[in-house]
Amino acid sequence: MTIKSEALRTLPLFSGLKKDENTLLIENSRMQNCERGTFLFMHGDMITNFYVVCRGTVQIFRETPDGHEVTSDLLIAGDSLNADEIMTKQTTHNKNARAVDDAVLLVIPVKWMQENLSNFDHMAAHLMANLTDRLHSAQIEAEHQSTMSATQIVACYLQRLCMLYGFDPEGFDLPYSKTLIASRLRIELETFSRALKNLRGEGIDVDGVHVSFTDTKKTGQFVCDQCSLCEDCPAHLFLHKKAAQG
Amino acid sequence: MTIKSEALRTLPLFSGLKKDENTLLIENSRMQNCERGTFLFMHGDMITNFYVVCRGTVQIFRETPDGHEVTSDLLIAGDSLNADEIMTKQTTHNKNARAVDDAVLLVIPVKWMQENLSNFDHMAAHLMANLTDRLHSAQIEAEHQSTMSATQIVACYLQRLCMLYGFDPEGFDLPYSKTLIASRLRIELETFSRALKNLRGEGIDVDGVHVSFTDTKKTGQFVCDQCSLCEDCPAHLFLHKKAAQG
DNA sequence: CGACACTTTGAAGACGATCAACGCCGGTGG
DNA sequence: CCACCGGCGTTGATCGTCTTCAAAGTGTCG
Repeated sequence: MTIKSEALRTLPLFSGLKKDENTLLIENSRMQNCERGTFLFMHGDMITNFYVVCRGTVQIFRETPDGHEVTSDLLIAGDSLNADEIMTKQTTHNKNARAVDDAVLLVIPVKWMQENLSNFDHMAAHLMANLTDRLHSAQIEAEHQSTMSATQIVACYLQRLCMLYGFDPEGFDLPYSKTLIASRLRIELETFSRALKNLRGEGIDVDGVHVSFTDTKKTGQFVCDQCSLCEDCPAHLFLHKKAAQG
Repeated sequence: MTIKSEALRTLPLFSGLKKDENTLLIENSRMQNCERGTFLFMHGDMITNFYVVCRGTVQIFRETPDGHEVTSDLLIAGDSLNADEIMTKQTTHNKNARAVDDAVLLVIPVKWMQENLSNFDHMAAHLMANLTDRLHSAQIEAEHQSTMSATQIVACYLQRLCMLYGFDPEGFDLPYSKTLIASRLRIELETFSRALKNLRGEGIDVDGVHVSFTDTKKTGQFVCDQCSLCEDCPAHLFLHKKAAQG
């Protein structure tokens, strides 16, 4: 029970709840361990729960008719799996969710969320902010996809990864397989592999799973060339700040 | 004033408001005519208002460093311009909004929206549903972009256009220029032009601005080939239903 | 050591972008 | 009335990039 209340306390989504609201939430939620490879839900399953990742990583993906997996997101601690399914008219999941590694999740019945949304002013606001952020990211990513080269996209992603996970820019290891990352970036594994090679000339060194940023200024120029959203993309902002510092 | 209350009455976003809420909304909003080509806001402007299209069409776009316009959306009556900016931490618009044709808009101060969101249970719910839908569409589009050919994307778009605007599938005219549509679909005008040619063999006939669907079954097969989200994409659903009817 | 998953590399091919030329149309001005 | 122009769309040729297919390399774990 302490791990659960700890989770509820630290999750931004549930910050600012009153004491009795918090108690109610504890009563109506549960923690779930989910070992590597198991599905949380599959495409077509009924939408019954709202999930928040507390530990580990969850892959959200679809499967094309020919069996190819298309990853739409990789979620880590603090991310919600299906905030977009709380207010939808649909009754079934339209994607698959699977634990990439051993994961721990907070599970709340969707029905309960829906019924109590209006009581919990703060939570509704948080949810809306969450949806807004996701929409924003999706739009930026769509624009990236159509205006940047695969190599630029990879560079941008590595930067974001470093920020989001709080890794050391001097050197860190990729948190999951290259196959998974390539799928997430909607490029082929081969293209991803070649992109990493190209990046060596642009200030990013990748050897095996080890990444290190060697020339932030150069990388910044490379990534933001032809890009209209430097101010909006967190990775670009980061690069600019670094570059300004010298 | 009657045109405004009419707008407020018919907009799904504001349906279900109590009478006094409605009065309050009328007092705090205004209608704005916006003639073809004028900007509603530009990238970098302060976010002051929330806009809903009542008549006409509005283009949302960015400009790349080299001056190329990238259209992120084309909005018509009933669509909100910037629902995603109500809950954001940002204070400035990150895109441009311009009237494609003479348009009429409902304008509400963002501040007022924010302050009254919690009072208007229904409206918050509508806004969330709106954001959810947009996110959903964005995800589908991203997946389309990476799994379908330009020709398939165009076919899918024409179908959606026909549904959204309530056009006659037997024959209708494109509501805006091919240049604009190509920009919206993130493909080059030349590619769009060639795609239309290819579609003749797939059951869609386009001559000048005139579009007619000649073989829905064939088109359905063509569009949905390799696609994992037939159940989720309204255009695909439409095609399947038509095809099933014979 | 061998099996297997994951990754790299090479070569070929497909697709869309780009560049350039032209046709079409409506508007403007002589 | 005609000549000119600019915006828009089509068509052709070429080029670059990403995908695809195939093969070989690397690492891990039994």
